[in-house]
Amino acid sequence: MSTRTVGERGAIYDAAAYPPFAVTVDVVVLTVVDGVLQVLLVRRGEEPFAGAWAVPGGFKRPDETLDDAARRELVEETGVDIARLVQLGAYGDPGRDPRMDVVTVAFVAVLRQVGEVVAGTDAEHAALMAVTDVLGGGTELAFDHERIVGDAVERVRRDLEWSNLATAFVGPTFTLSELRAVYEAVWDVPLDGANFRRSVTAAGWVVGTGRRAAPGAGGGKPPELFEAGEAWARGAPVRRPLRARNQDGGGAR
Amino acid sequence: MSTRTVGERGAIYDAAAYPPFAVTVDVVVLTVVDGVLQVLLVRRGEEPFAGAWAVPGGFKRPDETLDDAARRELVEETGVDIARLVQLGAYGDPGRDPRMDVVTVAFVAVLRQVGEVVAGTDAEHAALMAVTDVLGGGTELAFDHERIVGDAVERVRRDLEWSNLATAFVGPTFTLSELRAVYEAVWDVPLDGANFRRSVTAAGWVVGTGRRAAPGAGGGKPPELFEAGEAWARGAPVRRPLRARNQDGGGAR
DNA sequence: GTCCGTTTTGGTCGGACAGACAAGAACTGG
DNA sequence: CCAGTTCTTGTCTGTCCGACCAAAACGGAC
Repeated sequence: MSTRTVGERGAIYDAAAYPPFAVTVDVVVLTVVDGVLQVLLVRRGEEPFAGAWAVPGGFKRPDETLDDAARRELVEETGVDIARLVQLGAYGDPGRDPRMDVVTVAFVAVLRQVGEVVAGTDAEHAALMAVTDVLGGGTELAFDHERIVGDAVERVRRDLEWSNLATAFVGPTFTLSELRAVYEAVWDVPLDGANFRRSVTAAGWVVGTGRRAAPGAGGGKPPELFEAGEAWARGAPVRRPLRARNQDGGGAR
Repeated sequence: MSTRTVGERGAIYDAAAYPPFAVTVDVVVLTVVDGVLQVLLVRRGEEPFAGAWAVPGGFKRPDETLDDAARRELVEETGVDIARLVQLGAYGDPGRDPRMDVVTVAFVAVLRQVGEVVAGTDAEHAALMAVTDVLGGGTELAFDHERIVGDAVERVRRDLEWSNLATAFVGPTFTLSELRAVYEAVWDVPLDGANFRRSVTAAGWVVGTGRRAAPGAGGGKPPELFEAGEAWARGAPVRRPLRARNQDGGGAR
């Protein structure tokens, strides 16, 4: 396969024969602070949309993958390189950038406690904002970034139900209250603590370490520390059988 | 961390300052024939990968959206423009095209009965192949198209559980056996007919028209014809409550 | 026409799970 | 020591899933 000739032929491959695009990556950084889902935004200093808030991002380089480009932008903006990073999709409507033809590939990064990191960079140019404000129209975003943020939130809400993505919002070890707060913040619903414990421990999503965390300010029984376990998959509305007919056992993923 | 000045970023907007990419769209056309999930492939006539099978696709134009580009390519290749079309994601690994820097945006199109359409075009250059053969390594695909097809199949398997995507595999009206055959083909599992009926009708996924279809070759009771209803959403493993806490009722989507 | 095989369609039943609630356990602060 | 808070376990009820059975409605063979 690697012995394909590279060189002539291909008039259609001529530089002038296909329309050139700029390719950028945008990273929607999400985190939960104080029970509120927040998104990291930066303030633009250049036209177009100078002064407007936008999702951090930048140009892809030819010698890096899309994932690497997103991770590089994430490091440049927040200084952290450990994050759950999933591709959201591509956005390429004509005119989305008034200057040139650009296709952007959006990513979602789930972080725990971006707070200090943002403070470490230029605080004037980066800020966390509640997604309800952003999506409610309270803050005008550059380009089609409001749509991108909306898609990102919807994606996270859905993935929360299917994967162990919630553990990315918290640290390597966490209490069940912390984890439950993530679900409640992202979905904006109250969950019963007792039932939550059963659901999340029975299936092996989290496993308890022996240790216990210190109680909160108001006292209370010191909670056990958990860590992430293996991911599972369940289904609806026509529920997919856990075990496939032939080989692979389908459920795992 | 290095300087993140505004001027550096502004200079990138110079026409010569950002790396130009070719942007293409590739469409993974899936259908079910005779209880087997199949993918539409075309044979390449040009280098690179001349003679190899590939997913149909082409260059995006600056004045069209990504969705429009995918639909245009679909029409050019198969002649049909009614299809469930969802974006799969972007693929931009360096070197995936040996000649130039190209980022492709992959789509999944779910069609019913591509057979005649393919025959209508150049049959020598388009063919339906079972996905098990393609993913099993039985057929070598150009570029990273095997990975793309694999991701597309995985996506369809998952979406089948969440949406009414299955109705896109069949016609506007269909029997429950036909619909059940789609699930069984995509998931490769047997499903109980009686339970399937209850699941799919109770939630309003499909609604029965009064009419009945003709029985099959081997006789049997003539089945009722159904049509697609509204989509629902259900969840696991920490099941998302059907009704959200505040306004929107959350379940629909 | 009658019997038989096939497919659809409805019924039933047991186990599993979600959700609501109660109560005990373990800690802090006064 | 007591009150307040939080974690943790226990129990119960309604609902749903999955497996199975049985009747209904057809075509074909005899």
